[in-house]
Amino acid sequence: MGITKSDLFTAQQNELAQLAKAMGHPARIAILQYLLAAKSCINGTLVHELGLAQATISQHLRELKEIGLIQGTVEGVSVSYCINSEKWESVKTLFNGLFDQHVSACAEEDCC
Amino acid sequence: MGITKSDLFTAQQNELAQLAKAMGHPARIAILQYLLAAKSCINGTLVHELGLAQATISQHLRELKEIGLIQGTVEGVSVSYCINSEKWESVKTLFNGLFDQHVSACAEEDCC
DNA sequence: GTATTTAATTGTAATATTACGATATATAAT
DNA sequence: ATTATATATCGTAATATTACAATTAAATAC
Repeated sequence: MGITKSDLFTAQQNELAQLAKAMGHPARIAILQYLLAAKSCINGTLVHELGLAQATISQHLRELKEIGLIQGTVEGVSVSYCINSEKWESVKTLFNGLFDQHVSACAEEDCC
Repeated sequence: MGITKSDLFTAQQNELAQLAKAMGHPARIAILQYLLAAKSCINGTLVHELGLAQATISQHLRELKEIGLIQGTVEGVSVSYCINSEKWESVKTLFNGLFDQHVSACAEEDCC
């Protein structure tokens, strides 16, 4: 079907999944890393860096913007994108909440 | 096209993206949380917990297993799944490597 | 004004994902 | 051997994603 049954899950599970999904493409990881390093940049630069078509990158940027990970402001003819710091911190917290649920059990002998 | 141009990106970017993608579905988040809490469980239990069809859950479990986040061992008629601790730690490290690249810049006035 | 530049949008083809019924497999119980 | 139980796999329909060419929009330069 290709359609996710979001109503079966908690809001937190859906949010985590959506964020993970947004990060689930190497181009979007590359964009995030670029913005993390550069603090701000323009789409045109990314086109040359990534090797994807302009339309494709614009599409990826929109996805990251829609979920709130990045934000862009028009600056003359170009657009300046940057990480949304507040969101970034909350995402980090959310993911670490998941990661840290792991109490390295399996100390017992009956571990799989 | 629906096909990702992995060859344009670094191995690390592709790995991060693939892991994020694997976590990019609420059912798989729910499965991970369940395993993190229970330390081990069986597929049948998850079916009742999640409300998805057995075949669908088996499919999600396979995805998580293929990327290495979980592992399963046959135990009689059922299969006991659990988190792959080693992988889990490395994934945590990998994600935090990305998260921590954010030096909350934007202290300057010319921030977007 | 017209031209130029940058980025978003539209349309579309190829491929991937999600979900489930049906079936197959594999172990355990009788 | 037959039956019951638990999972995996197959086949398939509906939908989503990825990518790009073509076009549009919007700001600046001339």
